[in-house]
Amino acid sequence: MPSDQHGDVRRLVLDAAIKIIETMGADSLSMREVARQAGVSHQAPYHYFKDRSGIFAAISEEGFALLADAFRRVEHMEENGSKGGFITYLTFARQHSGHFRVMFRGDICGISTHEATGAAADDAFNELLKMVSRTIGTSTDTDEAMTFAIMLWSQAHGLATLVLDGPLERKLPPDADLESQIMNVINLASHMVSLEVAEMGLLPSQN
Amino acid sequence: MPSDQHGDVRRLVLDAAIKIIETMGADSLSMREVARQAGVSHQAPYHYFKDRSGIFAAISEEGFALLADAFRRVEHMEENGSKGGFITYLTFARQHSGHFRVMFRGDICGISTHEATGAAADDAFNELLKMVSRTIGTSTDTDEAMTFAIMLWSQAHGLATLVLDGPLERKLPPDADLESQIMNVINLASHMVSLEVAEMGLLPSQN
DNA sequence: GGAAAGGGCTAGACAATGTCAAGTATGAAT
DNA sequence: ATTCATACTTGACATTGTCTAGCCCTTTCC
Repeated sequence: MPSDQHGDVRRLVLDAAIKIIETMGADSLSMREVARQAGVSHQAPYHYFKDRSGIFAAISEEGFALLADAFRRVEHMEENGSKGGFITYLTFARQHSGHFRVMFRGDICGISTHEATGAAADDAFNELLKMVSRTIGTSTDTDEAMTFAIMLWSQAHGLATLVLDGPLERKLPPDADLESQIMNVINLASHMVSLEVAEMGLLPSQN
Repeated sequence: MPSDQHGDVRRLVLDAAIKIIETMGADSLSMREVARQAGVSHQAPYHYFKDRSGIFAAISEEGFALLADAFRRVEHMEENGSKGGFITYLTFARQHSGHFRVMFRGDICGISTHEATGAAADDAFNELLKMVSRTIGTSTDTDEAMTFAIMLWSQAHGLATLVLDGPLERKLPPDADLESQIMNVINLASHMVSLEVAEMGLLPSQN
């Protein structure tokens, strides 16, 4: 009955799902509630998504595509070295927390079961590799690039997870400013990268 | 009818829940399935846990206690510097993946809503702070210790998350050995810590 | 000894959920 | 005009979380 314009039900369903995940967590996402928020019958989503995990997989795929885009834009940021990468990752996680929370949950979205999602994840990782290679001054297919990429991904991902899921605020002294503490951590991490790169005798590209 | 020995239903329920989370993910944990696996009626768990999230909170609390214990044991490990900490964190995440997956999910367990869980998390973080202070050679209440602690926690947590939730295996070249790649990352990360500590002119305790 | 009380559990009921199966409308193609 | 697929809606069913009520022990008090 309230079919809005026409045909964009898939988008309506996805947006409703993302909003629910952002505000109430992935567990609270119910097929029927999503349909209700999208203003369609409780079965309409099944026309676009195989089942509940199909929605998660689609959100995850979209998230990896957004992340890859963000990585691509780092090249033209003003921040040098790894700092720009850290800030980009953290910004992505906070601005798209709905996507982010789903992307690394193999139990619900199935990066390995859902083909398109896996491909999007691979694409994002390739962009990360390129970015890291620029930062440390190697080509993308070296062992150094791979190890650095995983290390930096871990670092950024861990920070984003801790910030998003909130155990950080609790630990800080009450007068501490969360944002400046985050920047302290990012500055420390990217400084360490510079030191390591220098010691390895690598030559980061200056852009 | 199958009341096992007697009285330890709480433990049975927790263990069943942990096993379900490990094998099928936190979403698949249903109150009734847990009760079934524990061999009790579908209402028995409610005697020990307020509701579904009460089970998650209890698992999370136990997880933080286990993690704090692990941190305490690092002092007597053979690995020096931060490497022992990384290995400990990763080992914990893999050996107690059921706990680990729940501990950092504010949406389902409520580190902020469940008092005991929050206290356990605080305790674990304090142990981390002590460990980090030993590694970088400061007292626990300095800004350096706090920033290093968050940075190292992020690094270890990110790596554990990526390893556990599997997007890592997919990225590696097929002939690469996951375990040795993980050790590469840990070695790189702890080497960077050594460099940074040296440059800061800090004096790590030698134990 | 017997009654009372409470802990530790079971049983029943209800609304809500995921999903299968079947129906209906709407547009294009023949 | 009839067929036929697309894009839904409606109905049904087993399963879930959780409320309420009950049952069986043990302990305690008189």
